[in-house]
Amino acid sequence: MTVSPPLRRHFPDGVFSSDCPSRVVLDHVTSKWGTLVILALAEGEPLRWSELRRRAEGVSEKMLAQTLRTLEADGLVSRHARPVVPPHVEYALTARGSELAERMVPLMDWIADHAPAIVGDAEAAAATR
Amino acid sequence: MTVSPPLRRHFPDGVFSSDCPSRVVLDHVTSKWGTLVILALAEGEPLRWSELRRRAEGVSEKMLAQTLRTLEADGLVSRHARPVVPPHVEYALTARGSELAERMVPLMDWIADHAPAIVGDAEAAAATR
DNA sequence: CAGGATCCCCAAAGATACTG
DNA sequence: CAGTATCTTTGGGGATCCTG
Repeated sequence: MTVSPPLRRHFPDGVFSSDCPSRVVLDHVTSKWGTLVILALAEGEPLRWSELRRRAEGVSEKMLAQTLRTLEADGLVSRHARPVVPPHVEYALTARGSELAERMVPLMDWIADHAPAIVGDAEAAAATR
Repeated sequence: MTVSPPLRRHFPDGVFSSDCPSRVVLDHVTSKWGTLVILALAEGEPLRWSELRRRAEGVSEKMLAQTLRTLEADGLVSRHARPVVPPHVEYALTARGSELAERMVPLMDWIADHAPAIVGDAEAAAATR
């Protein structure tokens, strides 16, 4: 297998520095539930709270709320509440969030494709130990 | 708001399912230090333990060791120890790891570009509250 | 229905010291 | 230099109850 051209993308050292803003954003975006929420919304359709809860299987109400608030504060997700009863709230990606999602989808795609092989290897390694 | 080309990538539901292998890999790869290690190695050059420690600013010895072991078990990072004294150990991406890194670099690039604006927004939102 | 407020806890992270 | 071993700490996250 040919390893495509040497990556050689040099990040400004800042990315690795502990007080760089990237660290904060990176943490939000790569948080366990943040990733799943963004990916769920990446399909295009706005989703309601309860739909998101089902989609990100295993998320608690607290963590979903927390995740959504963080992503909203970061301007990645928009919240649209319609003043009806019972309440109807929809979440969607903002333009900025969509840009991010575009770069996240190929990653997730690759992971979904290779995950079985990867965990297989990990288990084999564990058995040898 | 026009959402750039309809993303519309539908993941097999499995990705969102709590017992899908993807979840495990996703957690390893998006872990705080896992991301930084992969990105550091994505520049192409193999790196030594101490170089990685400096690169991923703030990482403890314990977490670096743990992260490297996990990534190695996943077949994403290779470890090459030369039997000299003092010890000389180099870490590099495997072919599989490089494929992954290729998909991670654009994401990190985007984050590095937009992080300042994003945390700016978040702070503004916090102030308004 | 869509959350907010609380209490609680344990796995995971950090710090420190030691060693092949 | 490149780790392991051990101890301590913390905050992420779960469970539960409540309300607009």
